[in-house]
Amino acid sequence: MTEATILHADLDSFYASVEQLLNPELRGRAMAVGGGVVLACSYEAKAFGVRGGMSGRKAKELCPHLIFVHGHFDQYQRLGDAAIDVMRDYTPVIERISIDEAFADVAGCTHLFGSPETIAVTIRKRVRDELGLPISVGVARTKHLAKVASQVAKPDGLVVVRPGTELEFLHDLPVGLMWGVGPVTEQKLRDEGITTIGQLANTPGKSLRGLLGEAVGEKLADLAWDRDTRSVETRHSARSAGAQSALGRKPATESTYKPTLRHLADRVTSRLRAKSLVGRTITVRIRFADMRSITRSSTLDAPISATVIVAEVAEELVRTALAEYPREKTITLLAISVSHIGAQPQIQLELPLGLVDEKHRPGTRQGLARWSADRAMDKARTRFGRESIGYAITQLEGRKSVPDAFRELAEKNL
DNA sequence: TCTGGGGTCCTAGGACCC
DNA sequence: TCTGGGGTCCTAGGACCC
Repeated sequence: MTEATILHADLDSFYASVEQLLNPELRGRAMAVGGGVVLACSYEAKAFGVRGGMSGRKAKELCPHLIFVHGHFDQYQRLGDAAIDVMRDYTPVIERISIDEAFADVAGCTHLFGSPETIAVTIRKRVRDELGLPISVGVARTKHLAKVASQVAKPDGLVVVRPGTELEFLHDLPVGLMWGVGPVTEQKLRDEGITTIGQLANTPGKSLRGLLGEAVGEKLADLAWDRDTRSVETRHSARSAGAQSALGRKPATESTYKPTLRHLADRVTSRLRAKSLVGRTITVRIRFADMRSITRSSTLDAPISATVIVAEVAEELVRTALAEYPREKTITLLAISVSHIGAQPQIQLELPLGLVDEKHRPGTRQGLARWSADRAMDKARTRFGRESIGYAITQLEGRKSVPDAFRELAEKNL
């Protein structure tokens, strides 16, 4: 029997906990970070049904005395890093999945620090004592089970799933706790009378695949029987990079989308260049007033990272897509994503290669000028800050729906 | 006064090739 | 002449995660 050496650690209601740490008056109170939209909320607020992603108005309806605070985003980054660093004191085998969550495999270090359970207890105590934050930990033989265990442990708890007791632990739990079961899948399963993981496990694989599709059906059957073979991966390379902007309601015209797409292209490509990455596929997403959205994409012959090229391709995709929907007069969101990402070939550090058409071609004056302009701007921003310089057209008017600091938190994973 | 922003993976159909 | 099967890539949409 393999030992249970995988830990999943998850800071509880992270942003809200940090705010309560910084301001004692918020402790024990129903509070949320955000305003227009709830970015995070305290357990006291959750008791009223308030949830992350909910509109501020809806949250206030559910919980009239809810207190809204602006986020201390720099503190989230610092404290999230510090919590992960506590885990790193016990093992280098760490897979961070977000600002407040990570897997660790302690198989190689139990001779130094004691059993996985002992290590989990120590990590929880240290994060509480040194950082002042509650953190829940699950310990199990597989990643999926460790993750489920940490969810069961919340708030501020520890759950160890001992080898041999996995199915006993898993099968009474609701299917919604499984990784990969969201609202849609949960409803489909409920329609079949399946509400627990045990019921799911005892459903024939064939009917599961028929109901949920080949891959999802297969995956859930495996997870329900605790057949999770994934290991803790310390390295991660991005497959795509994107940026989006909610617009409120704006007319579906070029004067709306052109400046927005410039701005988004600038955000995405400067992040790519900062990591010496290039991408081949450019995808745009347009959301209409009724929340339906469409995507259009274009795959280039060669990978790129120049702002103007991404912007021009995106504009053409949006122009063409909107022409297909002449009755849509209003758009509410625009997004750009660059995928097919890879490392920038070394030679591109000297010359821009593989641009889309004649005028962008390496060695031509325009291609070179555009690439040089991007490089110069990236350098200036590194020295003087992001806001110091930009293509004039990318500087958008109007209030921001979400602080830039919040976007930057979400960006870390490239 | 409808619902933020950043990602991953899967599906299904069509084009194209062998 | 008609037919078959497999593989890869691209596109558009959708579910899910933090």
